[in-house]
This record gives sequence, structure tokens and C-alpha cells, in this order.
Amino acid sequence: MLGFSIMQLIERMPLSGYDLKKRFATSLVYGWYAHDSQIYPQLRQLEDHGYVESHLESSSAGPDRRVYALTEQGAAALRSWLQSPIDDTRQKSELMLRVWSSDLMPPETFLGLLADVTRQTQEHAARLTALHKQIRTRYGPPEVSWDPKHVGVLLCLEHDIQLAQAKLAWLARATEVVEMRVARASAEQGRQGNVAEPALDRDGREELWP
Amino acid sequence: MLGFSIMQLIERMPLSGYDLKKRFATSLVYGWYAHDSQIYPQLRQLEDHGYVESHLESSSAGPDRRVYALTEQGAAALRSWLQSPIDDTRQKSELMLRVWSSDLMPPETFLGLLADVTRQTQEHAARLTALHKQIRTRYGPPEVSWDPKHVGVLLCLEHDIQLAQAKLAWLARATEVVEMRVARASAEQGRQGNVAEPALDRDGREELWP
DNA sequence: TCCAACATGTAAACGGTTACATGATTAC
DNA sequence: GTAATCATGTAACCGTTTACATGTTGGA
Repeated sequence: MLGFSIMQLIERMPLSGYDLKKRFATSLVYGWYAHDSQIYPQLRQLEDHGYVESHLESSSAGPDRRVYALTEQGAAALRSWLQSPIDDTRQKSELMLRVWSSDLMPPETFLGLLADVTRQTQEHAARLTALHKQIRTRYGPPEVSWDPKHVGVLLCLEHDIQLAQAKLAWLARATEVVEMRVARASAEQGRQGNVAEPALDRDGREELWP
Repeated sequence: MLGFSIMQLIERMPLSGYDLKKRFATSLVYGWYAHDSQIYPQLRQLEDHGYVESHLESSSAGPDRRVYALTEQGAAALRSWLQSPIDDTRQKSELMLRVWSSDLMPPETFLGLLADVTRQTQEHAARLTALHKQIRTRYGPPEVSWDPKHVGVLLCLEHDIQLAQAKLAWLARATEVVEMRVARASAEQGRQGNVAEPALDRDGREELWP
């Protein structure tokens, strides 16, 4: 995956490991960042496969750079990957794991978690929105932008912004749910609990787990 | 991460590796599935750390099962993890990587990709919605459900459903954008292209990459 | 007798993170 | 001289995936 992420960048213009490192470090939208310790070995691996080729370049500022360019083989592999089927449903989310386990923590802790993620998401959405506005102002909306390259960038930004907004809506809803439960619990305090026995399956274990 | 995902399940009731395997295989919402080849070593690792303890159980049907239960240490580690700060902004998405690279494929291929993901997402959303309805009908809405365990499940389902819907809205928008571009391109066919030179930064490379 | 479900693993490869390590050039 | 930026790596570790491997019990 990282290999394609690199090849996709190199396809547009030859780049050195250092260039890639900078791209990955500053990219907001583009989730496919990588550490330098991963980039250089990956480049050599791609070269072993014949997907990229490199040559040394004397830089005006600093030491020599090894600059990588895509080969015909690499371009073919990239095209073939772009046309291969994709599975985009399974997403691991640490947040969902914690929400799933929310009954194992005190409500205040859960509310703190939700508030924390809300703040993060708001900041993230603000950055994405600013960037989207900037690029859109400069190159026009994706429908009419003269260079097809900006279409992907703008669409990625729109995707991430819309998903961030949906997440914020959910965070507000979840916060409300927990607050309502806390209010109900303190109202019922002292009264007899209305807790029923959970349903058991044939092995005597609770059934649930979808 | 997988360790907490397992401990979180075991906290509720002792489970064997096989039980966990089934849970992970059939879980829809819960992104933290794992292969059996990972589960058994992970369980032994958790036992080495003293987070779980196990004993053999003669099963009525089939061979002996090694059943794991959470220790006090494990419960403490789980609580501590649940209260630790979280970073929930970085998400790697293969779809976004392809969208970012959409200028490297023919528009028809891109439209095919979008259609494919749309179908997957619709099916996924339908399954989630059915499950949500079922659980909500049985145990009530999360605000009032008597057992706090269902709150997390229902909130996870609501999150995933809402995000799937946001994604579908974006997919429709992206499809529209690409179709408009295709229509414009064929309308402009034969005319002089209005392609300007891209902006160059000080190293002579194109600037863009947010 | 054979299949399905029960039950548990090993080995190799791949992917990603953290920490450590080195050295050149330019601007202050 | 010294800090920032340029430039490239190694080693150890942990997590994840894929393929392979083994054996039991109960029912058709």
C-alpha cells in the first residue's frame, strides 16, 4: 500500500526520499504518511522490483540526493492497482472500540472522551475547510478546474470534511445520550432498580454481539 | 490494541480463543476483528503479562477448551487504557488514496470505482440499520435502555450508519463531478485546449500538496 | 464413512513505529 | 561556532496477514 502511495507521487515527477518525507509530514488530507525509516527501505524495495529507478543528483544546497523516477513497469503496476477491486468497509477505529466498551468506564470519563474527540475533530475540520477554500479559490471547483490533478485533491478534502461533520453530529448525539442517562440515574437514585435478568443462550452465556 | 479489544470482551465473561474467533468473525460494527493465528498467541501474551488467567475446560461437544478470564491486574490495565488520551484524526483510507490519484486513471475507471464503493456502502449501511433496529426494538433506545452495555453497541451502530450515509452523499457528489467533467471534455473536443502552465516552486517542482 | 463444527496452533512475510545514528551545507 | 535544514539510513520491536498444519466429536 505504501508502495503505491509513493509510486503515485513519483509518477507525477521524480522525487527523492527526502522530498517524500516532507510530503508525508505536511499532508493533511492524505492519510498515507510514513516515517523516514520506512521510506528509504521501501524505495530500495521498489527499485529491486523494477518499479522505480534512481540516479544521484548533486544538490546546490546540501549533500547528494538520490532521485527516483517511475519506470514503465512501475507505471503499469500502478495502473493495474488503480483498476483492481477495492474493499472499503472494514475500518478499525480506536474510538469505536472505546465507545463499545463505554459501559466499563464511569459516565464522566466517557463524556470527557467525547469532549476530547469533539475538540480534535473540530480543529481538524477547520484546517481541512481552510485548505479546501484556498485550493478551490485558486484553481476553481472540481467540476471545471482545468487540471485534473486538483479534482482528486478537492474531492478528498470534501470527503474528509463531510465525514468530520457527520462525526461531530454523532458526537453531539452521543453526549446527549450519556447526559440523559446520568440525569435519569440520579433521579432514580434510592428507588428499587428495574434491572431484569439478561437473556442467556444455550451455553449459559449472554447473547448480544452483532 | 488487539489486546484491549480481547480484554474488553473477556471482562464481561470468560472466553476461549475459539469464542473470540467467532465473535471477531461475525462482528459487523466492531472493527477490531482478528485472525485465529493472532488470537491464540495474543492470549498467551496477555497471560504472560498477568492480565488474564486460564484453565482447561472439558467440553461436552469437542475437545478441551482453554478458557481465559480477566485478572485484577488486567482489569486495572483496561481501565487505565480507557481513560488514556486518544488521537482519532489520522485514518488511512485506500479509497482516498485512489481518489487522490484519480487523475492517473481514465474517468470511466474512476466512475466504476465510485459505483463499486457505493454498492458496498449501501449494503453495509443496510445491514447496520437492520441490526440497529433489531437491538433497539429489543432493548429500547440508548437513552433509556436498562443495561448500559447496549448503549455502546447502539451508539457504535449509529456512528457507523451516519458515517456510511455521509459517505454515500459524498459518493453521489463525486460521481456528479466526474460526469460533468466528462461532458465538458467531450463538448470541448477539437477546440484549442485552455491548459495553462502549472506554477513552479523554487526548485522547479510543482507546488500543491497540502 | 465422511462432513461440519469444535478447538488450537506454527511459520513466514509484510507493515508500521520508535529510537538511534551520521554527516553536509548554509545562514546567522 | 552553532543552529537549522538538507540528506540518508540501521536496528529492534510490535502488529497484522496469509498460508499451512493438526486433531476431536457428533450427526447424516
